[in-house]
Parts: sequence; C-alpha cells; structure tokens
Amino acid sequence: MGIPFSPLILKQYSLFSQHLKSNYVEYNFREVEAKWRAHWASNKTFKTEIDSAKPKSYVLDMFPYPSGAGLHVGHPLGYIASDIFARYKRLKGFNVLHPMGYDSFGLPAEQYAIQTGQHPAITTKDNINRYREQMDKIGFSFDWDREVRTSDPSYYKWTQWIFIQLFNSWYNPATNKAEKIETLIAQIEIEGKYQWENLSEKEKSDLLLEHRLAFLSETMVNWCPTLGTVLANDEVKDGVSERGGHPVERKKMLQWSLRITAYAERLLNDLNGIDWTESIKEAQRNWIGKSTGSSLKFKVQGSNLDLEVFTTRPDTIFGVSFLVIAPEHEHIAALTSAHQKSAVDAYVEKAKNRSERERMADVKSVTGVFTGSYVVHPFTGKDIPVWIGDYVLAGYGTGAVMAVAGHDSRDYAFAKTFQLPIMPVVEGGNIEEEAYEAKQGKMINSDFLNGLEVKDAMKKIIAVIEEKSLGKGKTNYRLRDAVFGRQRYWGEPIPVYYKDGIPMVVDASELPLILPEVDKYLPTLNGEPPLARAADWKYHGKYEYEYSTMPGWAGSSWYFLRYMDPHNDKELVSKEAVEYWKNIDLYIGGSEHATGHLLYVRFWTKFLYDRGYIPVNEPAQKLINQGMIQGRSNFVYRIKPLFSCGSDESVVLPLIFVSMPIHDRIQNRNIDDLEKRNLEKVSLDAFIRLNPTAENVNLMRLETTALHVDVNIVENDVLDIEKFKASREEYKNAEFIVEDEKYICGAEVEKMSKSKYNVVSPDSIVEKHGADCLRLYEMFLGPLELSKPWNTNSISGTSNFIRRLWRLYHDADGNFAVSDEAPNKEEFKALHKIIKKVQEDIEGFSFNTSVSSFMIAVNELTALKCNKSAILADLAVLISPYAPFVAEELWEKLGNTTSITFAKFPEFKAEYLVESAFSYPISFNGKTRFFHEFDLSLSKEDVEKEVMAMEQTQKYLEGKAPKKVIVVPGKIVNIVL
RNA sequence: GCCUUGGUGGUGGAAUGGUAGACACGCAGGACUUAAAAUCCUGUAGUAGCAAUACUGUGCGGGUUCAAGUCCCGCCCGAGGUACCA
Repeated sequence: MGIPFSPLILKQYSLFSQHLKSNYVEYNFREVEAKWRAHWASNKTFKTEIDSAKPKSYVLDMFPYPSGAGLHVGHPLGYIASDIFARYKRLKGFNVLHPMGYDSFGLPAEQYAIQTGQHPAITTKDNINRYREQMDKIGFSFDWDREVRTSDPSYYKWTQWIFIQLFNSWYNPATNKAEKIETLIAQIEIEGKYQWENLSEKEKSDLLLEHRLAFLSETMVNWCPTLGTVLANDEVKDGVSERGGHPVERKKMLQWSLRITAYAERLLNDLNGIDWTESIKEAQRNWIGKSTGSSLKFKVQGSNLDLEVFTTRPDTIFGVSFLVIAPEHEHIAALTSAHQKSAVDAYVEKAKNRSERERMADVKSVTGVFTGSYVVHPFTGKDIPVWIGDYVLAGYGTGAVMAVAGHDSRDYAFAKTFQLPIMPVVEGGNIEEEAYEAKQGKMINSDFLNGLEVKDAMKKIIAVIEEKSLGKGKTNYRLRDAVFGRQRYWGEPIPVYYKDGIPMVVDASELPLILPEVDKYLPTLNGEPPLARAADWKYHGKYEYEYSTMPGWAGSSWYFLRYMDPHNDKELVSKEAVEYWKNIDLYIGGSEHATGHLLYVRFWTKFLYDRGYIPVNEPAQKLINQGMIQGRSNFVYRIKPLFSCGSDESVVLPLIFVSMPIHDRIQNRNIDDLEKRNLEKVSLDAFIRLNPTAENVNLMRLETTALHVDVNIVENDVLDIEKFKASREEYKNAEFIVEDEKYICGAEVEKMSKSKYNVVSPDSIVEKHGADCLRLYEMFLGPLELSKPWNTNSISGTSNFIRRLWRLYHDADGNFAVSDEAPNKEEFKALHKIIKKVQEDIEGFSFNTSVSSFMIAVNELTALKCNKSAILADLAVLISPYAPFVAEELWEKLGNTTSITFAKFPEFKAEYLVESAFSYPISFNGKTRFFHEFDLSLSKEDVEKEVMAMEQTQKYLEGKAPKKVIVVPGKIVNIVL
C-alpha cells in the first residue's frame, strides 16, 4: 500500500531523490565563513605587536564616520583592497599594522540629537556597533585591539593636547619650523622692539596671539544661521552647507584659527617627495595657490595715503589704466569723494548683502562704482582713477588690484563695461577682441621696459620697484588659515578658559577636558554655543571655558599616529612605537578629502615633527583613491491610462505594469496597432472591473510612467513578481504584462540612495553569496581607482569561480582529495604564472586583473585535472588575500594547523615559464595572416629563411619579393611588401 | 575657463609599441534530466559567405613607425574637482 501521490508531492519527491542520487557536497560558504570568523576573533589572529626582527608595513584606510544608514557596497571597496594588500604583505614576511577606527564626532549625530533628544554618544555607539557587525562579516584582517574613536575622551585628550602645543608654538621663519613660544619671547627681548617686561598681561597676550599657531582672531567666517555654526570653506558648496543644504552668509567673528599658512611652502614643496596621485597633488597645489609677483604702492592724489596692490604682472605696470579695490577695503571712506559718496555707499551696501551664492550665480555680470579719487602712477606720474568692484576680494592679496585691461580678462571686462581705457603693453594680442593674457612677447608702450621679453621685463621692474622702495617682490598664497571653532556640541571642547578676557590654555595634566552634559543641543537664546548651557562648567570653578568645539577634521588629523600606540595614557604615541611604525606605507580613501583632511593631516604631521614628537614629516608615503561606487536603479513601468467617464465619483485606477521592452515601444511610438489595442483593452477591462458603476468609460491615451523598484528584488534586471506584490499592500493585486514570461526592468545609473531604492548592502551579498565572493566581485568590477556603478548581475561569475576552486581539492563525491605526487611541468607552469601575476598585480594595485588570472589558473588546473598538493597548497596561499575564508578552510584540510595568515608567499621561479618554442604570428604589412611554431633557439635569420620558404608565405607574397622582413624573437614576424 | 581623468563588443572590462577584445556576465545552441534547477560543452566585434576566407573595426582628423588602443599634433564628448585669487 503506497501513499497516494498528488502531482505536487511527486514533483517534490523526485527532486529529493535527485539530490540523493548525487551526493556531491558543494562548498558551504555559510558554515566555513562562520567558522573562520569565530576562529580569527577568538585567536586574535590579526593582533599586531612591534617586532624589530621584521620589516614593517603600515596599511591604512581612511576611517569612516559611522552614519545611521550603515555601509553600502561602495564603502568596503577600499577596505577590501587595503585588506588584500595587508594580507599580501604579511605573507611576504612584513609585520603589518592594519587598524580601523571611527571618526565619531560630527554633525549628523548632533542633528539627530536636536530632533530626538537622544544623546549623540548613544547614536554614535549604536552606529559603530552596526558598522562593526557589517565589517566583521567581510573578513577584514584589522587588529581590533587598536580601534580608536575620536569621540572617546581617552582619544580626544590627545587631540586637545596637540591644540595646546599649537597654542604654545610659533613659526620661526628664520629656522623655517615651529618652535616653542618661549623662543619668540626671547627674540622679542633681544630685538628690543617692545619692552617685554613692561607690557601688561593683556598686551603680552595680544602680541603673542599674533604668532601662536593656534590663535584667536577676528575673521570672516561662513556663518550658517540654521545650523548655528561656522563652516569651513570646504564644508560650503554653492553657497549652502554641504550637510543639509542650508544658506550660508559671510560674517565677522572672533574665532580660533590654526596658522596653516605658515606651512604653505612646505606643504607645497613636500608634495614632490610623496607617491600620491597627480590629481590629488594638483588639487593641493591649486588649493595652496602660490603666486609670485610684487607688491606696489600708489600714492593717493591729494592725501598722504598709499594704496598697496599685489600683482603677478608687475611687468605690465605701464598698462595700468585704473585701480580697483574690494567693497570691504579699509580705506573706502577716505577714498570716497563727497560727490560719489551716495553712489559708493549704495554699492558697498549692496555688495555686502549679496550672498556668496548670488555673487557666484552671475559671474558674468560686472558691477562697480567710481570712488572719485585718483592715485599717481609711480613711473608716468599720470592720474589713475580708483574704482570699487566686487570682483576684487578683500581676503586675497591686499584687497586692491592695479587693473591692466589689455592683459587681464577680468580687468578687460570691467574696462569695457565702464568705458575705461585699454592699453596694450605686450605685443601679440588684439585688444579689440580680448585681453592678451599670455606671458609671452615683447614689451611695448612701456618706457624703459620696451623691447624686453616679458620674463626679463619682470625681473627688471621688480628690481626697480625695490630700488625705489615702491614695493617688493612677494609670494602670495591662496591658502587661508584654518578656522578651528565650531558653535556645536558634538565635538572636542577647545581646552581654553578666559581669565580677565585673556585666553589661557588648560594645563596638559588636567586633560581630557570632558565634553559636559547639556539640557539641549541648541545654541542659547543669546546666540552662544550649546556648551554655554552646561551647568557649573567653569575652569577651577572660576573661569569661563571656551564654548566652541573643534571642527570635524581635528580628530582625523593625527589618528594614524594613535593606532601605533592606542592605549598610551602618558603620551600621544610612544617614541618606540612611532620610531618603528614611522608613517603610513599605503593609505586608501576617497578623493573627496583632497583639500580637507589630506591637507590638515599633513599640516599636523609637520607640526608634530617640528616640535620633535615624531620622526616623520609626511603622514603617508603612498596614497590611492578608490573610485565611487554609484547606484544602479531599476524601474517598473505602470500603465497610466487617461480615462474619461460619465460619473463624477472618485475612481480607482488599475495597477498594471508592463515589461521594459513594451514600455520602450509605447514611449518611442513604434508599437503596432494590434499590441496597442490589446493593451488598451486590458486597461479598459481592468478599469471597468474596478469601477463597475462608472458610465461611458473611454480611454483617452495610453501612457506609462517609470517607478523606482527596490533593486534587491530584481535579479539580472528580471523582477521577482511575487516579492514585488508582497512589498507593499497596494501592489497586492497588481497585474503584469510580460514577454517570454519575464518581467524586464529598466535600469539607470544614479547616486546610491535610499530614496532611489538602489542601495545594496554588503550584508545581503554576504548572506547570498558569501564574503569571499563579495571581496572577489568588488575587485573584479574594474580598476580600483575608477568610478563605476554597482551591478550585481555578473556576481555569479565569481561565485562559480569559488566553487570551481573548491572542486580542485575534491573528488567527484565531494571528498577532500589531494595527492602527494610530484607535479608535472604544465602544472608548475600554471602555478608560477599566477605567482608572478598576483605579485605584480598587488604591487601595482591592479586587483581586478589578478582576479581574472585566478580564474585562468583554476580553469587551467581543472583542465589538467591537477590535484597535487604541492600546487594546490601554494594556490591556496596566493588566493588567501582575496578570498581568505575558503583559503583558510582548504589550508586546514591540507593538514596545516596554523592560520594561512602566517604562511609564506610562494617564491616565483622563472625557469618554469621558460618555453622552448613559440607560435609566431606571421604578418604581412602588420596584418596577421597565419601562425607557425618555431624553436626559440632559432636565430632571426633562420626564422626568416624558414618563413620565406613556406607555401603559405608564397601565397601572400603573390610572387612579389618582400621589401623587408622583421623578426622579433618570441614576438612576431612581419613581412613588408 | 582651468586642473585631473576617461572614451575599446550587447555589458563590466584585458592588452611592457608586436596576434585587439584576456577574464567574466549576458545571449544562442547542445549534453545530462520525464521536466526544471544546477553542472558541463560549443559559439558569440561588425559586414559578406554554407564554408575556407575577405574586408571594416579601440571617440574624430592628421602624423611618426616594418608595426599604434598604446607615442606625437589638433579636435569632439563624458565624469570628477575647482574658480572673479589679481
């Protein structure tokens, strides 16, 4: 008596028996990965200590800000690359420092705190836990015992300590380095410019503040009223805050700043000694913006006032036809004539209220006003009118320019607008058309400079200017001092208090200055920063603290040092640790930090070097920028028919989706009548079904609209209809019109974001395909530095690869089976080819090509049916940086008892690749026609002789004698006809 | 505008001046299976041809070379960054 089968059960049964028939056990990545994840964690496999017997390598990722959204597949790209590099270096016998931490002070946690009242520390901790969980899944070889968090008091104690050192230092131009402030006092005393002893405390303080590297000064800042804080230039994009997009205005404020400008020249010069990408170096060079020229004084007509300008083109001095000063220029009042006063006042007022954004929006329009004053040309004695124009910036140079309309396009536009004279002084241009800006040609209309080349004229005029004390040769930098105070809560408190209005730093022994609790994370009613809310928060119970906190980049400007010695509470880093680890050998991160973080970290490193705390003056020898991973959105297309019907009552529209090709045809109007009528009928029927009471229903027009669909329910652009229906209540009864039984989605590359439903998390990939697969796939996508859209479509390629790799070590039944036999020549060749390739690729950061070569190697060894342990053990080691889990498992099965982390990278032996013969492409006029194998020991002449004797050659020669025959041994034969 | 990049099949991408399109995805066909999935095999730049083969092909136009995706000159287009910086 059997159990009666229903067809469905029968189907399931046969499936089951099928499975039993073949008892092959596939690679179980879930089990294996979980096993090694736990093993590495409990054995602290990646814990690193100083080991002077080994060479060191410091491999670092830019640490993340732990945001609430978690990691998406774009984030780990750089981490995977650096992890491969770190694991490779270990195999090569290096002692590798490969840590990770969190840049955990920042705006989003604070914004969230303002909205919800939850302390930013809690939000931050939750986010960090989530990040850690996600990173752990991917199998990074970080030494987590060295984790740092910038918001941790034991960390920011040292950020504050560095601030104190900056405060207590000045930049000595004579020694060209930062020194203790005491050496400045000594110098002041020697020079006797001031009677130091006789100065009041306030005077001393003010005097020193002009030299301290951390100083308080009145600066123009980017003030964001909505956020209640000051923003750095690089936090402002298009006149609005980078985070949140709130309007930003210019405002004068007493602020803490860091004197980064003192380091401008060194920051520029030392770029030559580091191996960073040209684009980052160039961005930093532009940001520092060095320009050489001359300052020059113009006497104001009828006054003792001098107007000083900075120009890079002193050679064009005889072409000056007017001067322009910034609307904020300090001498505007003195320069304005009574007659022009109302016009000037109106203009200055308007310019002041024009936000950065507006000024930027109309770069093309030229505005300005005449002051009514004139200056005297220092060489011709002619009167030169002084104008005000907002294209001149108060913050750069002297806030005044000498306008040479013939040779500067902005001056030219200004002159054209206000009908001011334009005089050419360098041959070569046509001033009727445009300004001639090239620094090339002979000087004309220039008195004693006439006939000189621009370059020579430049030298001569600077000499004359200096001789006559009209000014002097000068170098200007675009780089501004870095504003260091933020009116925010979630940051490091600046360790300063005020005694009788004099800023004093907290004693280093009293650090850390703990961030106090506040009732609200908002500014106070009278506009003071949130820290002013802290109850009884006073230095020694008496003196008011500074209420600003440090900017986001403070903690990240030195974290690479802390990883070397993260638990030291006596020093920021011990001498021993920093002498051993020195600086970063490989730094990987996004190029968006080109002029922010990467400039500040160089600045702090140089400062700490100057003051003798560390032995290196650059943070990173080698820098790689990983590309952005963009999102790839999928779309479904809903039919949106327009109906007309008799009844007025609200109608229910049907939910019908058409596959992408159908949508395309509707959009492009190349849909045939039959299909169109069918679609119309389906829509109409559905409508009537849903609205049975509607009368006189008519279809007006057939249209489709695209809707984003979650990429996680789409595979290879085919929609999982069941999941889609389940995803939202209103989709439950959706209908689909498909072709070939597949609903094809549209796709488009966009930024990866929640609102576009195109976020792919690494967790989902790890869950579905495994961490090894994710690692390989991210590398396989393309060159590390290139931006590319994330597309999960071809992930099956790497997934298959791992399974094929696994099968190499297993027999047909899935039992581990390797042999101790000696490998043959082909097997050695396949192995050594991959040893060479992987080594070259990792050292050249070409990770995508090494994944391909692994595939080739596994394909070759599979074809050779190679199961020799001598080959397979080395293969496991080679692959282990890329796919550590499966490599570790195979390594153990091969009988090893220690982690593959401690294995040795196989040594490449060229002799295995030596070939005795080569199949030459025989080409005619560069076109390959056929192949022929020749022994490589054959001489060029012999090869030529043999080729010429061949029947095929004669065919292509068509009876003609060749003009020339080129034989490149081991490469090609080319016959020129 | 300037700076930095990049432009190669249906797609992601390979190519020290020396066989363009490695590797992978997708697609097509086949094997196994009652069937499907998985797996394996074959083909896959375009045009013409049953085929051998021929021609055309690395954004465009020139050049250097026996030989150019690669080097040089001049353009076009995309991406990222940056800007009244005197």
